[in-house]
Amino acid sequence: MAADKEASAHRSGCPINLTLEVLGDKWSLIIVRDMMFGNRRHFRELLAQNEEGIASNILADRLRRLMAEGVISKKDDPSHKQKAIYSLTEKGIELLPVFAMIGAWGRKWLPVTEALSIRAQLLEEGGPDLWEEFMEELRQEHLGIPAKPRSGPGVRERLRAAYEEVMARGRAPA
Amino acid sequence: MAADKEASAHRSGCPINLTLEVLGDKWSLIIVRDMMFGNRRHFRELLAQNEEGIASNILADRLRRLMAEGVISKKDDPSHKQKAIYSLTEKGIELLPVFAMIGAWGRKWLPVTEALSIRAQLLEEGGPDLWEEFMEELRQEHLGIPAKPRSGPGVRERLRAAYEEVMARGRAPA
DNA sequence: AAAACCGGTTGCGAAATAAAATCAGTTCGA
DNA sequence: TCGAACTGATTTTATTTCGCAACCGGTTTT
Repeated sequence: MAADKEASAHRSGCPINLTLEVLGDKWSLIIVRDMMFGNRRHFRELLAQNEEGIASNILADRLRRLMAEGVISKKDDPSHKQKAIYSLTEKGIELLPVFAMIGAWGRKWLPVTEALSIRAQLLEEGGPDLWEEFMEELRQEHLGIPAKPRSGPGVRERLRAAYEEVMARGRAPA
Repeated sequence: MAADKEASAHRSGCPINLTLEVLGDKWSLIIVRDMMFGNRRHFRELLAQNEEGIASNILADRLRRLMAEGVISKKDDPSHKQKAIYSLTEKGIELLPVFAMIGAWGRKWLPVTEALSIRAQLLEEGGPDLWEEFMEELRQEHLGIPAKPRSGPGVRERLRAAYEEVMARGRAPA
């Protein structure tokens, strides 16, 4: 229960190592990915809509750990008494560039499917400017930062639209 | 060649997920890090000089997996019959930007030690130009690409020198 | 009132992980 | 020549984690 209280039981003070101690498993980043790109904010959304089929006990465990590490936070949903809303913290939002790089590497070297990698491609092509725009959007959604007036659709919406388009092309190839 | 033959037992075709299936554990990236930044090329070097204290069976297992995934390769040491030399492949070398981003995140958000994070800082400050220079250096060392004539010390040497300097400062603070 | 939904918990067998001891071939010094 | 030390590992054993399925008390919807 108490989790890690103090316990600087770190293997080393290397940034790579410490990051692996926090995120170095097969599920933690999957959950953050779903929150960030899929806008899943509730336990059941993360559970049922997850592409990889995460188990509920693993999900509960990782949400607990990510909270303890300060990557996400949790609050009650005012509209629904036993519903919890999970949010990314600034620490979690700033994982976006890491996702962009991992996505780019995976897209280049692993057998990705086109539909699921179109977002990684756009993120890669958009570069740091697009990342910053998306992070600002995430800050509004997850941290409640007031929105500066923007014109068109948000980054997530653009990524989603691109995904839909690929799916449509896939169903009716030219 | 053999590599992924059959067995598309992948959880999904998402680039993030596929990357996690390859590298999503607490040790794989540690080993690649040591090969890349510490220039460890032999089993014993990776085992004995590892900062985090990896166990020999885990090291052997991860080296096997990373080879199967094509991230590293192995060849005999001509000077020593039962000595093996491990090398990064191009696929492994191109993990450098991922390390740079992970290192930057870890340095910002986790309790890193100064000495062990100075390299991450330089890599972050150097930006993509420095990354490309380092990757070119790695291609020479690991892939046998002929060196284009360079002037000063290499990137790894500069990173190492910065580390030594921090250590020296630590011992004799101003 | 009944059914569906909510965020989880529990139990269990299988698999992965990790520490320590061990191994066979190689090299090297005495 | 012999044996100790070194090489890249494997084996053994114990512990932890994973993944599945069933379940839970409370809440909301029908």
